[in-house]
Amino acid sequence: MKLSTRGRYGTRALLDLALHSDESPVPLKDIARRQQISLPYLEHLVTPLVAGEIIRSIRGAHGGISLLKSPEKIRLSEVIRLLEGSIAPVECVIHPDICPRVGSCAMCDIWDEIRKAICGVLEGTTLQELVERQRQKEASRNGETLGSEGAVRAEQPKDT
Amino acid sequence: MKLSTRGRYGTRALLDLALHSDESPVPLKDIARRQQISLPYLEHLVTPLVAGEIIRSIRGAHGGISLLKSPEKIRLSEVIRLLEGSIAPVECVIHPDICPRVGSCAMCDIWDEIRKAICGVLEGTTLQELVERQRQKEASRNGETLGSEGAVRAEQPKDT
DNA sequence: TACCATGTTGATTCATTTAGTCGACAATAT
DNA sequence: ATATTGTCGACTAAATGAATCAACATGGTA
Repeated sequence: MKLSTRGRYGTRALLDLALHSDESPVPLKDIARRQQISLPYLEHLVTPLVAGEIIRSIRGAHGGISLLKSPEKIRLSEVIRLLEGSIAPVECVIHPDICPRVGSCAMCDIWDEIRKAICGVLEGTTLQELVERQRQKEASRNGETLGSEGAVRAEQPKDT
Repeated sequence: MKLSTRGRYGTRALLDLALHSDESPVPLKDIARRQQISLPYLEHLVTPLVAGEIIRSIRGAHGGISLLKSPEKIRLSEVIRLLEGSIAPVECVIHPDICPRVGSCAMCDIWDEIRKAICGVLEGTTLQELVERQRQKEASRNGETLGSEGAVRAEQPKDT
C-alpha cells in the first residue's frame, strides 16, 4: 500500500509548478533542480499529466510546462489517478468480473470502503489548497529562525 | 497503492478460519483448499499472524490454527499491519527524519490524512463484523437461487 | 538559415519486490 | 513407529520500480 515515486515526485512537481507559475512556462530543468528529481526521470512523470490535460508543454527555448486549469479546479484525485492509475487497493473493486467471489466476499466491501476513504481525501483537496498550505509553511518557517528549531515536530503519530 | 497478495490472501484466510472455528484447530490444508491459495504459500502468510499473537498453531495430526482472541477483539488494522507492514502511503509520515523536507512539505500533510482515513476504516472493522457480513452474504445468495441472477451487481462504482 | 534550448519517445539497464515452490525439520496424535 | 501437520530458510522466476540514455521534434534567436 505504498505510493510509488511517480505519485510522490509527480505531485511535488505539480505543486512546484503552481508555486512558480507566472505567465511564462516553467522549464522542467528548474523544477527538477528545486525538487531534486533527475531531469530525465521527471520528463516521464510529466507525460501523463500532459496527456490528462492538467498541464500543457511548450518546446523550444523559453519553453516548459504550465497549468491548463486554475489550481482551484485541479483535484488531487485526478492527479493521482493520472500518475498512479486506479486508487482502489484491489482490482476486483473496479473490475468485479475478474473475481470469482464477486458479490459473496465480505472483504471486497472493506476494500471498497478504503477506496472511498482515500478518494474522499483526494477529491477534497485542490492544488490551490496545497499552494496555500505550502506558502504558509514556508512563511512560518522563516518566522522561526532563532531558538528552538526542534519544536516543529510537535506531535508524532504513534500509529503506523 | 495496491494491496499485495499477502494482505488479500491473509485476510481471507483469517476470515475463513473465523467462519470455520469450532473447538478444534483448523488445518491450513482446509483453508488453502476453500480459499484456493496454495498450501506452501499460505504457510508463509500465516506466520506473521502467529507472531502477532492473533492466532496460534498446533502441529501434528489434527493440528492447525485457531484464533487467540475473540473475533470482536481482532481489528482489521492490526491484521493488515502484520501482513503488509505500515499502513502509511509514504515512509516520511512514519519516519519524518528520513525526509529532508520535513515540516515544510504540504504533501506530507495529505499523505498523513490518507493514512488516517485508511486507519479509520480498518480500525473500525472487527473480524466479528466480517464474519457476520460474510454469513449474511452467503445466506442471501442461497435465497436468491432462481430468477434474475444478475441482480446482485446493483450499483457499480464509477470512480476508480 | 543555423543553432541552441527545450520537450517527446522508446529502448535499455539495474535493483527490488512479489509470488510461489521445495526440502529438511519439529512436534503431536494414534 | 508412523502419518499428519506446522516451521523455517533457501531458492527461483516474473513483475515492477526507478532510473538513464540516445535519437528526435519543435520552437526561439542570432
